[in-house]
Amino acid sequence: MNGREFKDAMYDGLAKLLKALSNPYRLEIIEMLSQGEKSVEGVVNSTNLTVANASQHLQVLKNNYIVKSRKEGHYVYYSLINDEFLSLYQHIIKYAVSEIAELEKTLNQQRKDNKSLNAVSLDKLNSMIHDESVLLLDVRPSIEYEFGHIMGAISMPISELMSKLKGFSKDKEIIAYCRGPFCVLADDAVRLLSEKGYKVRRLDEGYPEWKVKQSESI
Amino acid sequence: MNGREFKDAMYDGLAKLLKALSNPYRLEIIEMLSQGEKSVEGVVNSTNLTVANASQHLQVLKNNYIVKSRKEGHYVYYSLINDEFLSLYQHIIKYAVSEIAELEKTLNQQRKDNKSLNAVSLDKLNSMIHDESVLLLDVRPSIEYEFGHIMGAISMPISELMSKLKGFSKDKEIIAYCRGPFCVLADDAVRLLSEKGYKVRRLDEGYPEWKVKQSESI
DNA sequence: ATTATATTCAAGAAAAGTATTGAATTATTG
DNA sequence: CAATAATTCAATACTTTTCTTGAATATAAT
Repeated sequence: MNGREFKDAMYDGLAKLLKALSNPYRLEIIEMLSQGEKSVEGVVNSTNLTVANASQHLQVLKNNYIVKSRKEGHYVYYSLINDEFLSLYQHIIKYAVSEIAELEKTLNQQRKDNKSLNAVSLDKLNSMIHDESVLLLDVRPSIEYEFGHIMGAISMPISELMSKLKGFSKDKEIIAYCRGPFCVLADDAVRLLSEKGYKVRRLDEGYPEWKVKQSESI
Repeated sequence: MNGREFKDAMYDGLAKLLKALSNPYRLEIIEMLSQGEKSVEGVVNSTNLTVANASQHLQVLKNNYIVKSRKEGHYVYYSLINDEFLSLYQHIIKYAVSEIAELEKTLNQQRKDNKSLNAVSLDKLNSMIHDESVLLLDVRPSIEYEFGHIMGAISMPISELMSKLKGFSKDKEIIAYCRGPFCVLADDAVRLLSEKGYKVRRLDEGYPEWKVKQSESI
């Protein structure tokens, strides 16, 4: 293999990886799987995809070493291949949100619409978490909370939010988080709670970002 | 805009960025531009692309905020948009080379073929650079050296290598570098020099990686 | 002004990616 | 062992990306 062939092989391989990432549905699947493993059915339930189509997308991700799978009974459970990939994915998101003007604008509009513009960063959360008067709510489905959650967080799926929160004082500062910067569950929580008069903000990031940060600080 | 629309808008935008990156020629162009600005002609000269085709690829990169351009006389000079992108690009390369088995294998084979398997890492270089007996060679074209180079490096374009090196002692340890992990100029240098009996290794990375590392350590 | 040069534009053909449909496969359950 | 359920496979139509070709544009030099 000469120099030109070597370069071509490397760039072709690299482009293949990026092609696997360059589809909106596959990106959404990646975000889903960053919350923990999911069956094909599980992926279908939280997207607009048909079963066959979701399966195809998952195979593209698998063939490009982005996800792995294990079989149990009828089900095939997919999960992200490793934390190195998760870290890369988050780098991409972070770059896109801060450098692509259009995305930055869309994100800001969403936050404004939900009165969640005053989002708290992970770094800031760390310095607040020791404060007893801060209540950290994980508003994802409880299955995702069980796979892993930010230390000290209480599981409070958005569906149970209004009924479960009756007991809490309005003096407490509430911080809600979910899957990441694109996840709207925390926005919904902020909107619902602020309408009821609670002091509430969302976390800018989500559980996966916290997890990567934890593992990097060890 | 409801939650579903917001998510779709964000993932569509993200996929658009990744689509712009998911072409081998555009990746090669990005590597070229990470050495400093280049005209369309300059890009064409170091790839297999036609002028019109290179221009099209450059426009895709520009429309996706990956490169920027300035006009001077007949020429339009393109360069990477900022160091945040360069850092992201390098993260992608690093991930691909260490986690995609096929790419890792191809890279190793290339290094083996050129007797450059014992590559030196940037970290290691830093601790060696104070050693007077180490000679650091920048084997890129001199125009790229002039745009920027690793501190302490000597410009030694591969074309002038054999004639210029006559004066150097074979006791000195030589380290050659070029554009990055996929760049074959350093491999060529290692092969040529080791055949002549010099003690020579290549740097695993290249100038852009050094540059990003410098700016991060400030 | 005319000519030359670098780049971009526009249109069409070829190649690759995507969604849909229904059948096939694999493992579990009765 | 037949029936059921989750997933995958295969074929097709549709869309998008890519390369090629030749013309158009813009700037500099004569």
